[in-house]
Parts: sequence; C-alpha cells; structure tokens
Amino acid sequence: MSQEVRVRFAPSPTGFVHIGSLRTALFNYLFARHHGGKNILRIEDTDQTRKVEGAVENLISSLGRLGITFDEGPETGGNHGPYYQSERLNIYREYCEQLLASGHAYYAFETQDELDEMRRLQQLEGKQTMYDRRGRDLSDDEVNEKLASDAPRVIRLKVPLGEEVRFNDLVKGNIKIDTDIVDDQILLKSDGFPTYHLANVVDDHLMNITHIIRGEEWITSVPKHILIYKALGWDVPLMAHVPLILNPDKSKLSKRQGDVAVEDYLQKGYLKEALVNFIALLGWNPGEGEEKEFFSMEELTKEFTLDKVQTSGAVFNIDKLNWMNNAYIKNYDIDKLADISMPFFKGTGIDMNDKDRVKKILSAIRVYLNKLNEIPEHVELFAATEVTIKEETLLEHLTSETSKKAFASLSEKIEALDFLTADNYKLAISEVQSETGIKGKALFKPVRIALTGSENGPELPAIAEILGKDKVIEFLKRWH
RNA sequence: GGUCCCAUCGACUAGGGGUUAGGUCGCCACUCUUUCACAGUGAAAACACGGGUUCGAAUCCCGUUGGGACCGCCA
Repeated sequence: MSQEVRVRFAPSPTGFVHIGSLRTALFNYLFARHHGGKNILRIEDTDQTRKVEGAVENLISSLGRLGITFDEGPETGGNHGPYYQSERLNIYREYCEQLLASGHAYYAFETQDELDEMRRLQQLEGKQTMYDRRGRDLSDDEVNEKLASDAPRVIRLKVPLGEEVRFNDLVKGNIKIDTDIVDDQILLKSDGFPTYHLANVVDDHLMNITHIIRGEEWITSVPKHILIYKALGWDVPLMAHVPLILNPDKSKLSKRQGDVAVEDYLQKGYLKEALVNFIALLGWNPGEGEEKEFFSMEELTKEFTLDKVQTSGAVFNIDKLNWMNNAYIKNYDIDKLADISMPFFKGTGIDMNDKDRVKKILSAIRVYLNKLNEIPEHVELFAATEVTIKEETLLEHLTSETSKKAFASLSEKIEALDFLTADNYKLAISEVQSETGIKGKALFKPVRIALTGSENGPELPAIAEILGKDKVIEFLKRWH
C-alpha cells in the first residue's frame, strides 16, 4: 500500500460520547495506528439546532482519557483544516455550484409543510416516504423566478434513475442498491448549511481520507454518497461499516436500557483499560483460535484488522464488562489504583491523605469491586468508630461464655503489642487458641463479628491491621 | 410498508466441506480457604428452518423464518 492510510472519526457535537461512538472512534484509531497512518477528528456541526456548548472539548477529553488520540483535528490542527464543518461553508457551496452547473443537482422550493403533507400521503398509500422529485419538473423560468424572490430554497441531488449502485464494503462484502429508491437528498439546506451527505463526501475527499470506518446505520446512505463522488469526478474511499452495539433486546443501544455515555462508565469507576478492552471485543476478535481476552491498547493496535470485524451486531453485556473490570482492578498496580480510587473515598470517613492506609484497604477489598464506585460500601467497616451488629442472630456469638473468654484473652495479647500487624495478629490468635482451647468457628466467627459487625468480609488479619491496635481492643472490650 | 444488512450455547465469540463444534461471561455443582469473595475443577447450554450442491454441509448456493438498521432542510 503506497498511499498513507488516513481515517477520520466524525461526530456531531451533541453532548456526551455514546458507547457506539466510542467503538467507532476506537476502531478508527486502531486501524490508523496499525497501518502507521493518520487518525483525524472532524466535527460535523452542520446542524445549528443541535449544537451543544462544550461538547467538542468533552469529546476530545473523554476519548483522550481512554487513550484515543488524533493526529489532526480542532485542537491539534493539521494541513487539511478547518476541522469544523461550520467553518467550511464556502467550500461546500462551491462544490454545490459545480453540481448544479453539471446538472447533478437542482433547486427545490417546497416548504416544510408541503413535504410533511407529501410524506403523510405516501404513508397512507403504504409507499416508501421519499421526496417525489417534483422539483425536477420546474422550468428554468420558474426556477429563476423563485430564486429572484425571497422564497426559501434548497439544493437537491439529482439521482440518476434506473441505475444500480454497487460497492464493496470491507466488512459486509458486496452491496447493491437500485437508484430508484435513492432519495433526491438535500445537499444544501435553506440556511445555507450543507447536509451531512454533501459535507462528508466533500471533506473526506479534500482531507484525503482513504478508509471510511463507521457504524452500520450509514450503510443505506452510501449510494447517495457514491453518486456525489461520481458526479464530482472523485474516487470513492474504501468503506467499512461496522455492526451496531445492541441493547439486551437486540435493538440499537439506547439510553432507555442503561447507560450509553462513556462518561457515565468512567464516573462509575470502570477503568479505562477495561472499557477499551471490552469495547474492542464487541464486534472484533483476533480470530484464528486465539483465546486470549485481555488486550492492552498496544496489543490491540498490533492485532487489529478489519477482516476480523464481525458482520452481525453485538449485545452490550454489562455482566461481562463487570467481570473484566474486576479483573483489571484486581491486577492493577496498587499505587495507581489508589490514585484513581481517591474520588470514591470521598465521604467514607477514610483519610485520603494516608495513602498507605488507603492502599491497604484497597488491597483487602479490590477483589470485591466490579467498579470503583462500590468502594464506599466495602470500606464502611474500616471507618467505623463503633461496630453495629446488623442482625439479631449474630448477637449470640458475642455473648456466649467462650466468646467472652476469647475476647478477653485476645485483648490481653494485643494490649502487649507495640502495634498491630496482620502477622502478629495471627500469632496472637493462635496463642489464644492454645491457651483457651477455643478454636475453629467458635473462635473466628465471634471475633469477626465483634470487629466488623458482619459474618463475612475480607481476611481478619488484614482487617485487624487496618483497624489498628486501639480500635481492635476497643471493639473487643465491649463484649467482655 | 419499501430497501439494505444479519443469523453457532442466554450473552461475546472460535471454527468456514470430514471436529466428541472450542473458549470467555453468566448460571449450577464440587474443591480450596475456619467467613464471603477470589482461585481451581466439573456440569448444563448452540450451528433458526427447508431445499439444493457434494461421497460428506454448521461451513457453499437458493428460499423461508426471525432479528436489526435506514427511509428528516439530524448526523
């Protein structure tokens, strides 16, 4: 391949980053890196009504946090800018003129109401709703007259009828569509802005995009785009339409059935590595019998190819994400884990400045965490100033004679220590065992309940060390 | 409704003419651990259906069924 690979991620700045967008952005990024090409960010802000303040910054930072970066774009710049479509209006207009002049486009003057009525009728007849191409019948005089007035006008693509558009999709294979069912798509809106269809063709060409990688929902508008490329005398980039990410009921992933914003997942304490790993495996896999499931961004970059992209949609399975996230949490560098966990300790009563202690706590509980926002519920016992016994039935373990004896003995042993560690706690416990003859459940269960108020939880020696000598004695004293 | 896309365990998937159809999540059982969890072992669990082609089809072809996407002066 002599030509440099250039791909683009082209979102519209309407707010948060959708999981589906993340996947598209990821695949573009991986593809570009795999081929040593360029990854370009282009903002498709041609719909003035949907603009959201701060969306672009948010998008770049969210993607950046996950390790998805761009070689050209609004913040990085580049030789093919501007990268906001709203700043390229004159370019689109120029090509629209060209299309008009060559007879590949025409003016149309219908109002919104007229179009609505047209569609209503079509629906009534059970026909496909599409522009009925009535503007094509206007004479030159009629057009000129309208143009001279202040009537709103629009420029539409003149789709050649009775033809067949074929293209070879890199993941879907050969696709053909009859032009008779292709709409005379609006190219330039009455507000002077282009539609997506015109803008993306013009930009992809001008920005030398070699591969278009985007969601499957675009596949039905490909013929329009190809017709535009042809009308302008341009080569059509290679295309790869990746399957959708689905709700559990197999419909397109939507807010209705759970979180769809990348930010939501980050906020809940899904690690970026886990998120990227999981999303990459939704619709792609290394194939060839490879059974590995954990991939770093570097490994993904190395392995990723379009021919291993799945042809059918993939359900977003939160259970597996949780499992994977937990796996990352369990194996994460403890220092780094402590750093990124800090926000989740807020309000728990744990001193966040005492990083050593935070690390010890994390080591004790990480095995339980599917995501970082579960920290508070597991950390309660370490911050407690007194133990609350949650269930009545646990009380009898604390009030029996053997328990009292064990508590007294254990207190005494710990009292003699300078400070409590997991190791000398274990020693103390075994001394209690041999001196009092109390052992097994009869010993461990009451102690656990006395220290934590619960029958289960992390390992006792670790808990004892984190609680510290004073608290352990205090908690024990209460029962003897 | 029209057009297009898709079809292996509940989910993610490997396999792509001859396999006991493999792995992972989840579910269940057992083991380990004096708790829960983790870990380990094991089990249940799939080629949508019907026709072809072929000595042989999950695999190739056609059809049916089912699912999805799109049908906007949104992207």
